[in-house]
Amino acid sequence: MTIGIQSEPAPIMVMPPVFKRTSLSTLFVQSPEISLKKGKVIFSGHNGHQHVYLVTKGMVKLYSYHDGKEMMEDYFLKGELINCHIFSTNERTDLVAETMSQSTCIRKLPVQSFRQAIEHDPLLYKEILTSISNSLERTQERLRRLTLLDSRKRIIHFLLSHTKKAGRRVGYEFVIKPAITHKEMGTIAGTSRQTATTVLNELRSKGIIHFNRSYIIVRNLEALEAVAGIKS
DNA sequence: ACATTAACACCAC
DNA sequence: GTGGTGTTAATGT
Repeated sequence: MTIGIQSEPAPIMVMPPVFKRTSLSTLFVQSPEISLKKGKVIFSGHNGHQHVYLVTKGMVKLYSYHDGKEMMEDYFLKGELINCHIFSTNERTDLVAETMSQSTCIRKLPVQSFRQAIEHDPLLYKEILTSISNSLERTQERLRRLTLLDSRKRIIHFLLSHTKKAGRRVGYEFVIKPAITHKEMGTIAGTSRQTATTVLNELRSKGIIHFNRSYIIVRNLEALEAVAGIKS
Protein backbone atom coordinates (compact mmCIF):
# COMPACT_ATOMS: atom_id res chain seq x y z
CA MET A 1 0.00 0.00 0.00
CA THR A 2 2.26 2.66 -1.24
CA ILE A 3 0.92 6.12 -1.33
CA GLY A 4 1.93 8.18 -4.24
CA ILE A 5 3.36 11.59 -3.83
CA GLN A 6 0.36 13.01 -5.58
CA SER A 7 -2.12 11.48 -3.15
CA GLU A 8 -0.48 12.94 -0.05
CA PRO A 9 -2.44 15.78 1.44
CA ALA A 10 -1.05 19.11 0.53
CA PRO A 11 0.60 20.85 3.46
CA ILE A 12 -1.65 23.39 5.02
CA MET A 13 -0.19 26.79 4.48
CA VAL A 14 -2.65 28.78 6.51
CA MET A 15 -0.15 29.64 9.24
CA PRO A 16 3.40 29.89 8.03
CA PRO A 17 5.82 28.31 10.49
CA VAL A 18 7.35 31.65 11.35
CA PHE A 19 7.36 33.02 14.87
CA LYS A 20 5.30 36.11 15.34
CA ARG A 21 7.68 39.01 15.79
CA THR A 22 7.02 39.94 19.36
CA SER A 23 8.79 43.09 20.36
CA LEU A 24 8.58 45.39 23.30
CA SER A 25 6.06 47.59 21.57
CA THR A 26 3.71 44.74 20.72
CA LEU A 27 4.02 43.38 24.24
CA PHE A 28 3.01 46.71 25.69
CA VAL A 29 0.37 47.55 23.10
CA GLN A 30 -2.39 46.15 25.28
CA SER A 31 -1.41 48.39 28.19
CA PRO A 32 -2.95 51.84 28.00
CA GLU A 33 -0.63 54.75 27.40
CA ILE A 34 -0.33 56.96 30.44
CA SER A 35 0.39 60.63 29.81
CA LEU A 36 2.19 62.53 32.55
CA LYS A 37 3.35 66.08 33.15
CA LYS A 38 6.89 66.90 34.12
CA GLY A 39 7.85 66.10 37.68
CA LYS A 40 5.35 63.30 38.22
CA VAL A 41 6.59 60.39 40.29
CA ILE A 42 5.95 57.12 38.46
CA PHE A 43 7.01 54.94 41.36
CA SER A 44 9.04 55.16 44.53
CA GLY A 45 10.28 52.75 47.14
CA HIS A 46 8.57 49.39 47.24
CA ASN A 47 6.04 50.35 44.58
CA GLY A 48 8.78 50.14 42.03
CA HIS A 49 8.90 46.37 41.89
CA GLN A 50 5.41 45.61 40.68
CA HIS A 51 5.62 46.79 37.11
CA VAL A 52 7.92 47.09 34.16
CA TYR A 53 7.62 50.38 32.33
CA LEU A 54 8.13 51.29 28.71
CA VAL A 55 8.77 54.91 27.88
CA THR A 56 6.77 55.80 24.76
CA LYS A 57 7.39 59.53 24.78
CA GLY A 58 9.73 61.94 26.51
CA MET A 59 12.20 61.21 29.28
CA VAL A 60 12.17 59.56 32.69
CA LYS A 61 14.83 59.72 35.39
CA LEU A 62 15.62 57.19 38.07
CA TYR A 63 17.26 58.53 41.20
CA SER A 64 17.92 58.01 44.88
CA TYR A 65 18.40 60.39 47.78
CA HIS A 66 21.53 60.74 49.85
CA ASP A 67 21.29 63.19 52.72
CA GLY A 68 18.80 65.32 50.91
CA LYS A 69 20.64 65.31 47.61
CA GLU A 70 19.32 63.78 44.47
CA MET A 71 21.64 61.23 42.92
CA MET A 72 20.65 60.32 39.38
CA GLU A 73 21.08 56.61 38.80
CA ASP A 74 19.94 56.45 35.20
CA TYR A 75 17.65 58.12 32.69
CA PHE A 76 15.45 56.66 30.00
CA LEU A 77 14.40 57.84 26.56
CA LYS A 78 11.58 56.84 24.27
CA GLY A 79 11.57 53.10 23.58
CA GLU A 80 13.54 52.19 26.69
CA LEU A 81 12.59 49.92 29.56
CA ILE A 82 12.55 50.80 33.22
CA ASN A 83 12.93 47.94 35.69
CA CYS A 84 15.14 45.26 34.36
CA HIS A 85 16.08 44.37 37.93
CA ILE A 86 13.49 41.62 37.67
CA PHE A 87 16.47 39.37 36.99
CA SER A 88 18.31 40.39 40.08
CA THR A 89 17.65 39.15 43.60
CA ASN A 90 18.77 42.17 45.55
CA GLU A 91 15.98 44.61 44.89
CA ARG A 92 16.54 48.22 45.69
CA THR A 93 13.80 50.03 47.50
CA ASP A 94 15.33 53.49 47.53
CA LEU A 95 14.73 54.37 43.91
CA VAL A 96 12.34 56.96 42.57
CA ALA A 97 11.24 57.19 38.94
CA GLU A 98 10.08 60.59 37.79
CA THR A 99 9.16 62.16 34.46
CA MET A 100 11.65 64.78 33.34
CA SER A 101 10.11 66.10 30.14
CA GLN A 102 7.06 68.33 29.80
CA SER A 103 4.97 65.65 28.16
CA THR A 104 5.97 62.12 28.98
CA CYS A 105 4.09 58.91 28.12
CA ILE A 106 4.59 55.45 29.56
CA ARG A 107 2.98 52.03 29.44
CA LYS A 108 3.24 49.60 32.32
CA LEU A 109 2.99 45.86 32.64
CA PRO A 110 2.91 43.68 35.78
CA VAL A 111 6.23 41.90 36.34
CA GLN A 112 4.51 38.52 36.26
CA SER A 113 3.16 39.14 32.76
CA PHE A 114 6.56 40.37 31.76
CA ARG A 115 8.35 37.28 33.06
CA GLN A 116 5.84 35.02 31.31
CA ALA A 117 6.27 36.83 28.03
CA ILE A 118 10.02 36.39 28.15
CA GLU A 119 9.72 32.61 28.65
CA HIS A 120 8.48 31.79 25.17
CA ASP A 121 9.92 34.66 23.24
CA PRO A 122 13.62 34.61 22.43
CA LEU A 123 13.30 37.78 20.41
CA LEU A 124 11.86 39.66 23.34
CA TYR A 125 14.57 38.21 25.54
CA LYS A 126 17.14 39.63 23.21
CA GLU A 127 15.50 43.04 23.37
CA ILE A 128 15.57 42.97 27.15
CA LEU A 129 19.26 42.17 27.13
CA THR A 130 19.88 45.05 24.76
CA SER A 131 17.97 47.36 27.06
CA ILE A 132 20.00 46.26 30.06
CA SER A 133 23.28 46.55 28.25
CA ASN A 134 22.36 50.03 27.04
CA SER A 135 21.59 51.08 30.57
CA LEU A 136 24.90 49.67 31.78
CA GLU A 137 26.83 51.40 29.05
CA ARG A 138 25.11 54.70 29.79
CA THR A 139 25.96 54.45 33.46
CA GLN A 140 29.56 53.46 32.82
CA GLU A 141 29.94 56.37 30.46
CA ARG A 142 28.71 58.77 33.13
CA LEU A 143 31.08 57.27 35.66
CA ARG A 144 33.96 57.61 33.23
CA ARG A 145 33.18 61.27 32.64
CA LEU A 146 32.82 61.93 36.33
CA THR A 147 36.22 60.42 36.98
CA LEU A 148 38.16 61.89 34.10
CA LEU A 149 36.59 65.19 33.12
CA ASP A 150 35.91 68.54 34.72
CA SER A 151 32.35 69.81 34.99
CA ARG A 152 32.46 71.86 31.81
CA LYS A 153 33.61 68.91 29.74
CA ARG A 154 31.12 66.57 31.35
CA ILE A 155 28.30 68.78 30.10
CA ILE A 156 29.82 68.93 26.62
CA HIS A 157 30.39 65.18 26.46
CA PHE A 158 26.88 64.46 27.60
CA LEU A 159 25.49 66.84 24.99
CA LEU A 160 27.58 65.17 22.32
CA SER A 161 26.55 61.61 23.09
CA HIS A 162 22.95 62.61 23.60
CA THR A 163 22.90 64.35 20.24
CA LYS A 164 24.25 61.27 18.51
CA LYS A 165 21.76 59.08 20.26
CA ALA A 166 18.59 61.16 20.34
CA GLY A 167 19.18 64.04 17.95
CA ARG A 168 17.05 64.25 14.81
CA ARG A 169 19.06 65.27 11.82
CA VAL A 170 17.70 68.31 9.99
CA GLY A 171 20.01 69.38 7.21
CA TYR A 172 23.39 69.88 8.80
CA GLU A 173 21.94 70.42 12.24
CA PHE A 174 20.58 68.18 14.97
CA VAL A 175 17.39 68.89 16.85
CA ILE A 176 17.09 67.55 20.37
CA LYS A 177 13.54 67.15 21.49
CA PRO A 178 12.27 67.08 24.15
CA ALA A 179 14.49 69.78 25.55
CA ILE A 180 16.42 69.02 28.70
CA THR A 181 16.51 71.79 31.27
CA HIS A 182 19.88 73.06 32.45
CA LYS A 183 19.09 71.68 35.88
CA GLU A 184 18.57 68.18 34.48
CA MET A 185 21.73 68.40 32.42
CA GLY A 186 23.56 69.38 35.55
CA THR A 187 22.14 66.39 37.36
CA ILE A 188 23.11 64.01 34.58
CA ALA A 189 26.59 65.45 34.30
CA GLY A 190 27.02 65.66 38.06
CA THR A 191 27.32 69.41 38.26
CA SER A 192 25.27 72.45 39.23
CA ARG A 193 22.61 74.08 37.13
CA GLN A 194 24.57 77.35 37.03
CA THR A 195 27.57 75.58 35.56
CA ALA A 196 25.34 73.91 32.97
CA THR A 197 23.87 77.29 32.02
CA THR A 198 27.32 78.86 31.72
CA VAL A 199 28.63 76.08 29.48
CA LEU A 200 25.52 76.11 27.30
CA ASN A 201 25.83 79.87 26.90
CA GLU A 202 29.47 79.55 25.99
CA LEU A 203 28.56 77.03 23.26
CA ARG A 204 25.76 79.27 22.05
CA SER A 205 28.00 82.32 21.81
CA LYS A 206 30.41 80.24 19.73
CA GLY A 207 27.55 79.39 17.40
CA ILE A 208 27.86 75.68 18.07
CA ILE A 209 24.40 75.24 19.53
CA HIS A 210 21.12 77.07 19.82
CA PHE A 211 18.49 76.52 22.46
CA ASN A 212 15.31 77.74 24.03
CA ARG A 213 12.78 76.21 26.41
CA SER A 214 11.40 73.62 24.02
CA TYR A 215 14.40 72.33 22.10
CA ILE A 216 18.14 72.33 21.62
CA ILE A 217 19.76 72.51 18.19
CA VAL A 218 23.32 71.42 17.63
CA ARG A 219 24.46 73.58 14.74
CA ASN A 220 27.92 72.20 14.35
CA LEU A 221 28.61 68.69 15.53
CA GLU A 222 32.26 68.78 14.45
CA ALA A 223 32.85 71.92 16.47
CA LEU A 224 31.15 70.30 19.45
CA GLU A 225 33.46 67.32 19.10
CA ALA A 226 36.38 69.70 18.90
CA VAL A 227 35.54 71.50 22.15
CA ALA A 228 34.90 68.12 23.75
CA GLY A 229 38.48 67.27 22.95
CA ILE A 230 37.57 64.13 21.04
CA LYS A 231 39.33 65.19 17.87
CA SER A 232 42.48 67.24 17.91
C1' DA B 1 42.42 76.31 39.90
C1' DC B 2 37.95 74.65 39.79
C1' DA B 3 33.30 74.48 41.41
C1' DT B 4 29.44 75.22 44.20
C1' DT B 5 26.13 78.08 46.65
C1' DA B 6 23.42 81.97 47.27
C1' DA B 7 21.27 85.68 45.68
C1' DC B 8 18.72 88.49 42.51
C1' DA B 9 16.63 89.96 38.12
C1' DC B 10 14.25 88.64 34.06
C1' DC B 11 11.20 86.02 31.29
C1' DA B 12 7.73 82.54 29.69
C1' DC B 13 3.83 79.89 30.46
C1' DG C 1 2.87 82.59 40.71
C1' DT C 2 5.96 78.96 39.44
C1' DG C 3 9.69 77.37 37.15
C1' DG C 4 13.51 78.08 33.83
C1' DT C 5 17.34 81.05 32.56
C1' DG C 6 21.40 84.52 33.01
C1' DT C 7 24.76 86.49 35.89
C1' DT C 8 27.85 87.41 39.61
C1' DA C 9 29.85 87.70 44.31
C1' DA C 10 31.08 85.01 48.10
C1' DT C 11 32.69 80.75 49.67
C1' DG C 12 34.72 75.98 49.74
C1' DT C 13 38.31 72.38 48.58
